[in-house]
Amino acid sequence: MAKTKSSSRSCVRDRILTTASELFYKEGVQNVGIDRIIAESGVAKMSLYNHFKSKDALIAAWLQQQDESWRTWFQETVERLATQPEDRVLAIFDALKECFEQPDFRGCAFLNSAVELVDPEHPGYQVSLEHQQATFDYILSLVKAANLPHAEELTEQLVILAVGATVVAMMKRNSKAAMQAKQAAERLITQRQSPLN
Amino acid sequence: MAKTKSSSRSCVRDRILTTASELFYKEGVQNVGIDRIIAESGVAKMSLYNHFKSKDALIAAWLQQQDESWRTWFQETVERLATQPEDRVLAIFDALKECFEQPDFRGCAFLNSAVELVDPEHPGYQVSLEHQQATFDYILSLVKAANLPHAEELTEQLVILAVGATVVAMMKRNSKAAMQAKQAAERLITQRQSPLN
DNA sequence: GATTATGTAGACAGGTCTGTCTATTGTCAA
DNA sequence: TTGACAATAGACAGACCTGTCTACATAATC
Repeated sequence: MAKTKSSSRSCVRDRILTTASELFYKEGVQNVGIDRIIAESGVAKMSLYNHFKSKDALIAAWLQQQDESWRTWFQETVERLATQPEDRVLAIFDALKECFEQPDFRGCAFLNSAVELVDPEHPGYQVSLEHQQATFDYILSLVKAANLPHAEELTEQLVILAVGATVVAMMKRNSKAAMQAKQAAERLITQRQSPLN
Repeated sequence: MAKTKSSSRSCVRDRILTTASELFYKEGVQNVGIDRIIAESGVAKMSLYNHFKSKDALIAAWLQQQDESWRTWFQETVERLATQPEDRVLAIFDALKECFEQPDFRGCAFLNSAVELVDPEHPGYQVSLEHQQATFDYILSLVKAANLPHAEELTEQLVILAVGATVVAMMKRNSKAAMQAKQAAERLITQRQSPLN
């Protein structure tokens, strides 16, 4: 059956991606060489270059995969932490807190990679931009579901809070920023609902 | 006179730092080699290694210098943009906007370098942490001068907004985030002053 | 059994990087 | 003049990097 063939193919590919994912996130895309990925995934160099055109393509593929898995995790976590639409907007910061508390947390893979890659034309940078847009869209959908006024404007501010909290948490290596940002978001939201505005 | 000697010494050192500053900020510390700095500053390699123990030491020295010059610029700009203590807190976002609008803006040198260096023990990472602390202290002093309640708490939130705006502005290569963060900060401040809290 | 596809092992080219070394020049001061 | 010092120019070592190449092994398919 064709399944054996395709599963052995994807097995090697997955081993490469899994190893690359750990190393790239932990040490940064520029600080991890192809040889390290080869060695730690137990794969031949030609296998890697058969599955990925170049290291840049591998980086882009990793970020693409990361984008999918992170979005799934984030949405599931938000929906697990809060059931009511009006609570889910704030729950994004509780989800972030869970993320920040992971022992191997080292910031946002997309922001870090964009900083390292420098060039906005790099395919990996492009994936990072798409990820940021997708995150914006998801938060906007939460804001709209909660019937909050000035949805776009509020969402921009929530994204700034989320990004800022992520970077501060990474720099200081603690998760306090999540709740500080949540409190700020809470004030923004309750104020918007008050009759004064 | 000793002045000639010391000025010729510092001339070479300054040429190295000036060139390193441009290249490190524009292209990232990992993407700029010693040879590039040598060539573009018109200095011998041994002169560089006479003034700086290693590339890592040069990176740390650059960030140290950058810390001083940025703090001076930031404080002067805030104080130029607003004279009243109660206005200066929000003026930090107007200052950020000016910064974001520089044609060669590429984010925060300290955050970018910390991401690239990865290791929190790296002397350059340490300078970045000190810079973040110094920025916190300055904003806290503005908040206290404006007599705003819960000064520390508010300052943490303002820092998160400032960091988030900086990163978003860098990623999208536009300065809109500055005013979006300012608006959020404004709401946080006016809400705190209202009798409801 | 022959063919095709996939993976392995590792040598290799060609380039980059940091940091060291030597030989030489220029300049100031005693 | 002589000696001390700073800077220059550039070769060099040793390590690392990406990407290509060849030779071989394995396993499924026709």
